[in-house]
Amino acid sequence: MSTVTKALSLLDLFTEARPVIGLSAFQKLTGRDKATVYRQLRALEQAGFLEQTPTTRAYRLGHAVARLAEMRQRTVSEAETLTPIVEEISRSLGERVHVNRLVGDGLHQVTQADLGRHAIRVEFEPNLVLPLLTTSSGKAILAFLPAARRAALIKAQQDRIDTAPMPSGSDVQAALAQAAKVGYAQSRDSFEMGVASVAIPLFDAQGAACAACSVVYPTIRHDSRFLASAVSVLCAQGPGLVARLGGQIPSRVQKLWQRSVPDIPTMRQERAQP
Amino acid sequence: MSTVTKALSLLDLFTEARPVIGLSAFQKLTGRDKATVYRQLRALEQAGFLEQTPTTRAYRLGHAVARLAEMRQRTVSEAETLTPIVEEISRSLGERVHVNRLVGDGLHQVTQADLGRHAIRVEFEPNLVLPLLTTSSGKAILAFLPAARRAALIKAQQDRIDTAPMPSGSDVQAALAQAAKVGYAQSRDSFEMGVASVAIPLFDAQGAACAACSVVYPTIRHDSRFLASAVSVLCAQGPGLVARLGGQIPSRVQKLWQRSVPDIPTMRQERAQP
DNA sequence: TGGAGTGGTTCACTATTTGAACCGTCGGTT
DNA sequence: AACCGACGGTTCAAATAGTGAACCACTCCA
Repeated sequence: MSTVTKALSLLDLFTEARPVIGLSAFQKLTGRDKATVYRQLRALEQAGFLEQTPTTRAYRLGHAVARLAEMRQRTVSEAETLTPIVEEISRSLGERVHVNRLVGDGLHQVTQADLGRHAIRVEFEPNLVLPLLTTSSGKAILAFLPAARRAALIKAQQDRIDTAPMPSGSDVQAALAQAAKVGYAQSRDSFEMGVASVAIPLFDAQGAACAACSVVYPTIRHDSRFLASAVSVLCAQGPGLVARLGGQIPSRVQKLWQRSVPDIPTMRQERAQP
Repeated sequence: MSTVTKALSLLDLFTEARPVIGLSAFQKLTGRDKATVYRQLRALEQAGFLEQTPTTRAYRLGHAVARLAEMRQRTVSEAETLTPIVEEISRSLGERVHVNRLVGDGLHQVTQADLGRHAIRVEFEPNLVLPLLTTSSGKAILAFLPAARRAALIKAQQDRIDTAPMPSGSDVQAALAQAAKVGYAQSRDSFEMGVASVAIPLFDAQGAACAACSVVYPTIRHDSRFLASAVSVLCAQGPGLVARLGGQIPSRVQKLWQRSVPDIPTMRQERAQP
């Protein structure tokens, strides 16, 4: 572990619950020597990654992170940031994975990947604006939206004219209640016959559901074991996706996702060997 | 210079014009050895501060900066981030300094400092919403706003009922044209008799004027030398203020500010000696 | 075919980092 | 006042981690 890595890992100690950290707290959290930590803190402070509160002398995140984040946001698209994780999910499940964003009252595709090896796969027109009530992505988002917004969107959906038949109001309510309870939503033969999907909601900086990540697959390959593994992979990768969107996960959802992760083998992306 | 500092300084090489940097470009820019730079890049990449573009193998800012910036934004208020610089300006000029934000059609105080030693000083009610046309802050912002927005705000101002008399339309136009030309705005005896001020505009992430930083002082202390030094200090600190707001400076303004800085003695805040 | 440009790797040498022990200060307790 | 513990910060010999010249493998282009 390089000293640079060690120094940078200090920044990861900041959490919502612990936004300012003093020298001795850093020492306890890391288990490293006080002098070591101190010099690293000074280096981070000098670079603007940390700043000391004038009163308590404790440290908090500095202005450099804001500056760099601003720069990144202007140069790296949302799709680019999410694609690696989407591909990772697709690779480990062998099925198509989408990220869709709620825009107006429809779902727009942000990115997608299909790294599976199956001969039969779901094909998707990427520019299609998807409906909310017949897709797992739509239901995942709706389930975690404030009641007023959800009601307005459902109403808007039911006024739409679509090829697929709209589910009844009571079915929708039941499906959303279930999704809110378990932390993910499903669909099967509803958007299109033969197509099933599972989705988790993704959240913005205010903790509001703004997008979803879904696994889409032919119904023929559906069984409860696959569903379980898809859910566990999605829940494991959810925090990474939300982090890359610059969002925060509501604590309620965080608990649901943690519960849904039994023991995923750590599928870290390895550097290609020479 | 610690290795941590050296590694972090790599991040400062990213600019608007150079959002992705390859290994050899890093080497040229820093003058350091390639192997050294490479290992530092890897450390930064591992920590999520950088990511490699899959195609070109060049590096760009990673997702960690977005995550940390998000956290900082939730934990550190705007006033806290700006106050150190505002105090620095106040210290070096010996007069009152304000940062005000444009909210609706009025100016709200974000932070302020008066570290001068003068017996006669300007006193301000901090919660007062200031008008736009009689203050240097207001004029600085208006001068750098899109024409349509500016016109709407000026109209709204002239309908207001204030204690101070409103300047005539042609006077306003002339003052704003002048401010747009030189990069700062002035006022004297207009908001209140005996009070003068100079202000520069501050910009948001989209490069739009959203706030201003002003030096406010009694007219008795006004002379062209003080004005010149106030302008040069403001222009020197402007980039820091904008950076801390997470904003970007329009290149036009950047040029004006650079021109207005002859040679400010570097007033870095020193660490207290034991 | 060769040269100049990439990104990436190796290994002896050396400079930076490390940590035990130290100091001064603060706030509360006896 | 004197004591105590906890805090931030500092020192210096010992050891570990960082450094850079030289190297490899690859791609592009003439």
